[in-house]
Amino acid sequence: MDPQPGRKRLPRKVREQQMLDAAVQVFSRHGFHAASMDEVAERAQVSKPLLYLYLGSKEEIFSACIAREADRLVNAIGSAALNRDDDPADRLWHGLTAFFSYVAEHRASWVVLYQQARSQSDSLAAQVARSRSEIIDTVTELVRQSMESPARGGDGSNYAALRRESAAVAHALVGAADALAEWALAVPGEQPEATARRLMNMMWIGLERRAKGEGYHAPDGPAGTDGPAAPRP
Amino acid sequence: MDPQPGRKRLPRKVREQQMLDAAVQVFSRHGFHAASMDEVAERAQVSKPLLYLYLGSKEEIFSACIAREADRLVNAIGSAALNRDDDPADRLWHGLTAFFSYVAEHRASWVVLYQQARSQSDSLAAQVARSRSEIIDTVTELVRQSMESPARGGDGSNYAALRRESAAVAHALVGAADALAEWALAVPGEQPEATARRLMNMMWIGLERRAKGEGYHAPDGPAGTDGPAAPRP
Amino acid sequence: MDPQPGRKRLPRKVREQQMLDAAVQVFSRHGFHAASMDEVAERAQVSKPLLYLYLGSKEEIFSACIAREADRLVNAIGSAALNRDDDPADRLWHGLTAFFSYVAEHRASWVVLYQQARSQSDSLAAQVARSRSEIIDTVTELVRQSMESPARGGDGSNYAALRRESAAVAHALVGAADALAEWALAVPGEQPEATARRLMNMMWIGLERRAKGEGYHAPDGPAGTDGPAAPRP
Amino acid sequence: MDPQPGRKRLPRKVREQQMLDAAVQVFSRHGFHAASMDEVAERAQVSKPLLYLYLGSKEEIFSACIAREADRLVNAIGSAALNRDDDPADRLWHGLTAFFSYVAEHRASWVVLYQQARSQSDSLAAQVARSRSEIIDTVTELVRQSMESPARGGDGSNYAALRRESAAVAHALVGAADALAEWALAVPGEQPEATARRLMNMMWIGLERRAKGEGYHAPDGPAGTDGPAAPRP
DNA sequence: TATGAATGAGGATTCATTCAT
DNA sequence: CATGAATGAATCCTCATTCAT
Repeated sequence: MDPQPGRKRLPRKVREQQMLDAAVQVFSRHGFHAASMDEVAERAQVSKPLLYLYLGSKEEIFSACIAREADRLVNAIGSAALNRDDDPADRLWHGLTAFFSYVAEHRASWVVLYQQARSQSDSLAAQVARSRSEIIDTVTELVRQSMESPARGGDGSNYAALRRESAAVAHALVGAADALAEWALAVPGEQPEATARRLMNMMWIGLERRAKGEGYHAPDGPAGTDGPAAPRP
Repeated sequence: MDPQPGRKRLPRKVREQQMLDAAVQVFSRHGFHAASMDEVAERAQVSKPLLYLYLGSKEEIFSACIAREADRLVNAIGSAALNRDDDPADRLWHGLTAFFSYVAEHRASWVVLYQQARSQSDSLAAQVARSRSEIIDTVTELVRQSMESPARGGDGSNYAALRRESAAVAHALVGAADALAEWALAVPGEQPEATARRLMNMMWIGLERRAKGEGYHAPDGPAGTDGPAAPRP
Repeated sequence: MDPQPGRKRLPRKVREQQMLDAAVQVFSRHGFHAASMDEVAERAQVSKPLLYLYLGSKEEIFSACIAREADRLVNAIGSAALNRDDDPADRLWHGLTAFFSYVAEHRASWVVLYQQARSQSDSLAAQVARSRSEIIDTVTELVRQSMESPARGGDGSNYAALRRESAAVAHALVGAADALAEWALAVPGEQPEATARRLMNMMWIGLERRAKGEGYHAPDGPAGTDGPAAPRP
Repeated sequence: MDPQPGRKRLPRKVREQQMLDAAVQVFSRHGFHAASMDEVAERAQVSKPLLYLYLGSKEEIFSACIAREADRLVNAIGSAALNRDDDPADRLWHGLTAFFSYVAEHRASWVVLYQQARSQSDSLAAQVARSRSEIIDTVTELVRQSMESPARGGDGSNYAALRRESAAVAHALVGAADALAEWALAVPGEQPEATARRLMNMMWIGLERRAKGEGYHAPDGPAGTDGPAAPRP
């Protein structure tokens, strides 16, 4: 019934996913430039012409990988963080847990996004930066809500500074999460929830206290220059 | 006074530095694979054979770049953080300030170290990882000292957990610093000291509080699983 | 009938032989180092990438040439010399005839084996040396049989010397054949059989006489030092 | 008294010989193409510009090597073979002895002449061929004298055949000598005189008998076709 | 649909060779 | 006299990409 003893005829969509799966593996291992289309085709069990026919050029394939993986990551985090109750802290905690779980389960996907895509040509880096922005924007909003505590409310005079500060915090938080994700991959027995809790303990408390006006007091001058830190006792 | 526009004869050491300068620029812009030796040679105002004669293969040149830049970065941070007074907080603050200053002034150097070197072949990534380890180890030690506060002193039963926690914090801190450095480069008027203070405010306070036993309480269960966080009130 | 002058699609095996043919020509003309892959590709009417795809590196291609040509030469000689009657003289004569015929018809093949391959890097020289050994071993055996004539039979005391002598004779014989082959190529009208007969006349008779104990008597001392030559009359 | 601590100032002639010595070593080891001028300069303890100043291009240097070494070889053989008594056999014996001694003592020189020079570009091969001709011509003459024995004298009808036969014999003899020289280098304890005697025993006797009209009788037909061999008994 | 066959373009590397001191 | 500094030109090789079937 199968006249050709060769490979099965699969519907296009299935083949495309096979190819992208293979491409993510290869790109995560070697990076964009060092990856070879031969290896992608071989791992996808497909001939090279088919690869080009379905997905276009190497850069387009890489781009498609980025798009699919970034989507998956954003969805995983978003569905955990957005559709929950209102407490910013808990939303962040759910988001982080989702993130660390995702990285643990989809290592290659995250490597492509975090390590490979950011060091490539501008157009590719921009694409991954856009996905990253979605996440950072969400976090920024969470942080801002948390920093608008009553203790600071009267400080309307400095709204721009607040925006800047929350953006900085969000970037730092995401950067810390990335680094922790990488660290966690190398630590045996480290559970995603535990990693998330580490980060919460580390940063969220700081944010809460800082929302109350406390802050680090630099030795050479008052810390208040860039924000309303209380003077050293 | 310079009758011939032809290249001047320069001593070897000078030319080598020119070449490395050019290589850092090119590698930072394109990454290892996409960088072409032609561009490096052109930017160094030198012929390709001289490049190979003095510095060896492309990989060796990249490696030499990493070594030189990592040295500079480690020195910049180390001399600021290590030879100071004893307060861990202040040492960290000085280190961070030095780091953000360095990144602001040596953008390409940092890009090579942070973005390019980590996504290359194992041998190169390992080299940059070693330099990075030096920094992380120092930070880990600072963090550990800070977490060994009297309030926690009796907890000798959990020394391994303390080590792991301080490592996690150090990784997170360095990751946050990297992300903040990148963010700061895009924010006009952001001074290195201000960025450093942001990070100190964000994390150090959290550490101090955590040292006293406080912690984030996850909604699904007690946070104490991975550390002695106080139960929610 | 061939509307497009573009290259035809040929099966891999055919192309590989085309390539080897071209490579033998080019290597025989210029030697390994001076030969350029561009010329090989052009002569094979093939692009360079195909060359590398099918046959590997320059050294591998050279090696494949050696292997193929050595095989052909050894077969040509072997099938003539080995499967015949028992008389060593006649077997040698058939082998020589086959050899000179082969050289006359496959000039390039022999040049590669005899002139080019022996002056290259060790690994390549070793390869051709192995093929050459096969031939020399066969000849050595023929010579040894011929030298073990009854007239010498009692001389069992000097078996090692006999082995050495027959090896020397075989080397000399093959060297003489090589030189004669080159000479014959430049002499118009010289037939392979004639060349073979010249060599037989020259050496075989000498061997037969020597087997009977005769030998050249050096003016400065007895020739018997390295063999049982009869004293001068 | 030697103001410069650097190398001594040597007269030009001495330096040139140093350079040629080095070049012969390097060329003999790697062949013309694979040899690098850097290695020659280094081994000669001279800077590259001096090399070019004194001896010209790489090809000129190789040519100078060939010329000098061929001269030495021809002289060594010629002075042994030519200025002696009249017996052709003894003159040949002295020539062979000189040749094998030369090869044993000047290995590199002979390798350049025999293996390297013959496989290079036409102009170089031609140069070495000229030197070789000198030797072969001498040998041809010796052989011809020996073949003109009285037993054959009446055969004036075939003078051209005699010339051709003696040339063939000379080529074979020199080829055999080359091959034996190489073989002898690999045999421990083989003395030049012994090697020469082997070759004399092998070939000269054959020549003498052949001069008397004897010859090998090919199985497929009379051997006399190319020369006056006696019919088989 | 699917692929074996084929290639244009470009990259790293090395060499013989020559200035300028 | 002697050399460190410097390069034009070529070579091997690989890769993304496309025909022709």
